[in-house]
Amino acid sequence: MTTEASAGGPRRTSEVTKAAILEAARERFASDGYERATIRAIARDAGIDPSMVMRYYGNKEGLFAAASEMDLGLPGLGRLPGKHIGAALVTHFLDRWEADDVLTALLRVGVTNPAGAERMRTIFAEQMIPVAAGVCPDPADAPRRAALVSSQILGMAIARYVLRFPPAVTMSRDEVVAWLAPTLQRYLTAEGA
Amino acid sequence: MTTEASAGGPRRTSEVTKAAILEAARERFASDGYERATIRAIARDAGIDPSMVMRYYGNKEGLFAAASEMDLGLPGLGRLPGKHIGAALVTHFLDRWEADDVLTALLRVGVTNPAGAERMRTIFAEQMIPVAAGVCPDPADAPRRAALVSSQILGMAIARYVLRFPPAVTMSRDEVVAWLAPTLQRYLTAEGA
DNA sequence: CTGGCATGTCAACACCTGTTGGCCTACAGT
DNA sequence: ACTGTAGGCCAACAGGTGTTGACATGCCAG
Repeated sequence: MTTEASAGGPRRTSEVTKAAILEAARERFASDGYERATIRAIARDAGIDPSMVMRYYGNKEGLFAAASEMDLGLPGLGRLPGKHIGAALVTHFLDRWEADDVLTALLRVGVTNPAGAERMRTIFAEQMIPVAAGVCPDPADAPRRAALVSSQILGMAIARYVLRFPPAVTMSRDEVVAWLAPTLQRYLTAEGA
Repeated sequence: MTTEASAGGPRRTSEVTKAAILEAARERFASDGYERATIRAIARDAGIDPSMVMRYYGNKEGLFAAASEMDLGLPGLGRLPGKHIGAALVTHFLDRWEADDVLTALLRVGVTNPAGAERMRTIFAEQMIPVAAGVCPDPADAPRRAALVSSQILGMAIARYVLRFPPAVTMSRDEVVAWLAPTLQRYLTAEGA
């Protein structure tokens, strides 16, 4: 896609190739999961030899680690209107989920691969709990509230983007936001326990 | 486990073997997913030769189809107290999820395998939508409401039993019920749209 | 002009997979 | 006693996997 005009020759810089590999890897991991996303297929998509993947990322696990690096971009929401934090969260995640394949790849791999699950736990601990801690009444509850929020978000993602339950796919963005926002709002800000 | 006293000999009936295979298959599919649950490993767990699996179930897909047959046992809930349907649903699913490995296997496989996803869609359509239709105000909304309910239940299952987010694992059954019941109640019975 | 390094390909290894067909053996019916 | 059949094992096939090392080739520095 981004073939630089300066070097019209057949040689490309390693950064370009590495980026192409990462993009192909994300697509394959997202659509096939860890086991069925073969290095050969990823290399073919990236237009290079499989051994290049090994050279740049060591092994398949290293490739996945690089391809699944993810910044949810949530901290900005911490200081938003506390009352509409639920709707903002749902909207943000729908955007993130449809922007690229990283979250879908993460979910598909996390469910069957131990390393993928560990990666998801890390993202949860480092990026979801702080958001909850910033808005919930008692910071000691933050982990539990973050888990509840994550469960609803992951569940909708599975139903809509992975298992493709027809009603979940058909629903409009606004409908999803309207239904889920109050749930997240309650999980984050409800008082008792 | 159930070695019959009548035939103390080395020979067992095919039904016993088939059941042993199914049990081993459910465990392997639940813990490893479709691709990494090898027929060789399943046969080893069942104490027989891999070729027996083929003889009884044709191929790996047939084995999964047999191992993932699932009756959620929900119809009984249809005529229960309409007000506490949310709590009853959460409790019921927590029971079902912890009773055996079938639901976990179904979820793990459904996320990476097309046939598994199709099986989940069928179960959703045949067993979840009718329940929603029986309790929600306008039966035309049943599919959407069932999808919302399923999203929250699947999400909690993933967080608690698959990805094992620590706070989701630590939460007691009663806590999970207390938090999720109002959500499901609203998804099923809320009036607007 | 000539090294050296970076980018890339090719061929192969060792292993594991689903799946198949042939062979053995103990039991039940006659 | 004999035989058919059901339950079971063994060895192998064909294909795909991650991974490795040797070899080629274009580019830039000296």
